[in-house]
Amino acid sequence: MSTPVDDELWSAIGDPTRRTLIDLLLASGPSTATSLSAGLPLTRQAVSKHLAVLDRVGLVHAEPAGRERRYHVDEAQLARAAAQLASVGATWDARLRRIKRIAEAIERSRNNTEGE
Amino acid sequence: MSTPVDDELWSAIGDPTRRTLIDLLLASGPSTATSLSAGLPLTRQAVSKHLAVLDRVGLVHAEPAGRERRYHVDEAQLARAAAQLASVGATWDARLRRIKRIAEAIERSRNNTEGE
DNA sequence: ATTAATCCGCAACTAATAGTTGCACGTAAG
DNA sequence: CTTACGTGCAACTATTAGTTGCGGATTAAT
Repeated sequence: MSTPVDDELWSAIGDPTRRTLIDLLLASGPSTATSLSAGLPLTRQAVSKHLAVLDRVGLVHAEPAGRERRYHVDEAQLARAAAQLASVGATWDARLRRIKRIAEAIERSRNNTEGE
Repeated sequence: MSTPVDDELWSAIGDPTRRTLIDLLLASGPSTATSLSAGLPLTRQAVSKHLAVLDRVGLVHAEPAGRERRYHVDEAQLARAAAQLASVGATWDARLRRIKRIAEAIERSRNNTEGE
């Protein structure tokens, strides 16, 4: 009955900071935790933890390059996440429409009864 | 540059428990914290706190009825939330498409240079 | 009307998680 | 070799989800 949603994925993208990180990675391409933290009111370690969360659900991947760890977005996974967002929104919309339809039906039957 | 999203609204619907509460309210119509908690592995107070959060961002409203407080979904606000979900998903999709387009352009120019 | 049963909000406590600082290790460059 | 940079790991703090335990208010029962 409830929308079929991957809760781990949701809580990953539910965090505003992590959405910002995804945005930054999409805008700037593969980046390190250090360079990402430079433009944010966060320490490198905080960014690193968020990237670890995103990595764990597969939204980003780390590529070791020398002494750096360069993170990049997994496009397929992000597309999947976007699809889930759309799906939840669509489910709610459908429910709202159904409720509205039922409410209108009740309204109609009430008017009929009044008319008798 | 970042997607224009109401962070409070997002963190409200980012929580799995709160999404479940919204689903239940949509399915069962206006309900009290007590009746909602009956079908969940949560105490009434926990449900009450979540409802307070949802109330604060305007996704639900409480209607005092005798000794009860009956909560119902604000349909307009939920529709707005659904739209934001869709919007973020669409933004990511657009970015992914743009990246893919650029990648292909680079690929093409590389092939051209090779051909010289 | 008095008593009992609900439904609720408020406050104190606990558990989990975001964020911080500090340190030690590996890699790159002088 | 030494200096500097990027990283991970561990300990600490702060905020938040969840619990329990009250006391107040409304409905129902005797």
